[in-house]
Amino acid sequence: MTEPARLSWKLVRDAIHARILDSTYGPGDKLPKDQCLAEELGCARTTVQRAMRDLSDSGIVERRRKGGTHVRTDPVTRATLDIPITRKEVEQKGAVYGYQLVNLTTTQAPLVIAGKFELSAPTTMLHIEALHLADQRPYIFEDRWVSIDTVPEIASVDLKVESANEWLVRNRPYSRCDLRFYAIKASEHHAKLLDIAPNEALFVMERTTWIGKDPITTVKAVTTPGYQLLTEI
Amino acid sequence: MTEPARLSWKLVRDAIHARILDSTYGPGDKLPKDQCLAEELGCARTTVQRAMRDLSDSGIVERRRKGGTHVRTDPVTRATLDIPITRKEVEQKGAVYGYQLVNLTTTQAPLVIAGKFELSAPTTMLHIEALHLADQRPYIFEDRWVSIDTVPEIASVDLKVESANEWLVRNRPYSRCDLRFYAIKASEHHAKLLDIAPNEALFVMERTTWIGKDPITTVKAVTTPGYQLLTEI
DNA sequence: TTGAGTATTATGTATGCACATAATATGTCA
DNA sequence: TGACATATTATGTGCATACATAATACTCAA
Repeated sequence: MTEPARLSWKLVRDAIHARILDSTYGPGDKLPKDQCLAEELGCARTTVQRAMRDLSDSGIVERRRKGGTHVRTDPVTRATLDIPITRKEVEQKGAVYGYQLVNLTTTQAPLVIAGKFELSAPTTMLHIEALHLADQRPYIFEDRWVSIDTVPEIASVDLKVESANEWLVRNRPYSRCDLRFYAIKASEHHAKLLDIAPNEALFVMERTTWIGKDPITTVKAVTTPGYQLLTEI
Repeated sequence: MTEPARLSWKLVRDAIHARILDSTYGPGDKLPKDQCLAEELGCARTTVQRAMRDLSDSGIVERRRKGGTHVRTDPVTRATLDIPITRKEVEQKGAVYGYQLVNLTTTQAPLVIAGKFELSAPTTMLHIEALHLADQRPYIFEDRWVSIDTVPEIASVDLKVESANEWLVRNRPYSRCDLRFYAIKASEHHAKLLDIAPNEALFVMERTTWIGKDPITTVKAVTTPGYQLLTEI
């Protein structure tokens, strides 16, 4: 068995992770300092640092200057979610994507909506209700508010043709995004639009975005029964 | 205004991100190569590389060897979720945590459960039903299956006192974790246990873990009405 | 004993350099 | 023209070194 000339940081990461998995280092334990591990594993401290950053990002260890590296006592399940544009998601499933504008008004944003943006003063917003279809069947109902002040160009977009979802994501990058997931009982309105029985349990994804401090949009995406959100594997 | 002697990689990242936000580089555009940006911004290529890795991790740009760096055409909303131990979550809210074992049996895992682990042959598993309480009120109902083969020690744990959630997370690190979120209508069983009306819409989090190729556990955490899962800000 | 100030230390960052790797571009030959 | 081998190139990685930073540990006076 020959040592690889260079030990990649992934190998180092896995070596350390393995020791945690086999309880060489248990929850709460302090790990040797980078320098020691580097010497032990025969690599530079930089490489251990790289490996440790990855373990730290994954929530497996905690690092503190001067304090050292510890295995997390209360492990959290940390996962990365990717939420694509709805059209992409539908096409990914091999279905034909469709889009349909349901309602479009310009009004003062109600307090609930202003609250989502952490705004004190209510502002004028575009309120959009639209349906995303998969193979002609309702797939997701989106209830969206767009800030006219932050995104004046939205007024000149033909939302009967192009979904706000798509236009915004392509034209309005955001610097902050809050997500919120929960379940609701389908209202009469939802039931009618999504062509389902009322009182059905629906999975909802809410997303609010800002550019700097300015609100861009907040969407409530109401999915159809059976919808599941999965983590990337 | 004096230039900082050293430009941290975060400043470099933000500088590049700013150019994407203000459309200097639009969706699909190719960014200058690391070396150029390094010279332009007055730092080492390593620093640009560090900044770029972060932008790449955030799903803002895509990098390919030889191909260069491009702004993503189809931005995805990428978020990191932290799901803590239920007890921690309850305590975080300032409530008193409680735990109650509802049912405990050892049986052959049904096909649905074996399927979650991608197992072909069904195995013997511990089936646990338990309630997590917040201030004496039902908070989350957990329906769990634990592999006896992978975790034989679970047999000697007093699950009337300690929740499997807690014991496993502290004693059985995993190497793979799948998550799944959706909504269900509360069954009679759920309604009775959670002390709610039947047909209420409930948010469900499913989690399946493995160590290497071996199944550890799969949990269906049924939350009470009003529960919301948020991303870290 | 306590608290403020100081020294120590493990991790974090920046840099220059060399080489690895994968993807693209190019060139050659049939 | 097309297929295959080869050169080129931008990103990826490893390393040694120096310095920065935040936390802890320590010191010493009140």
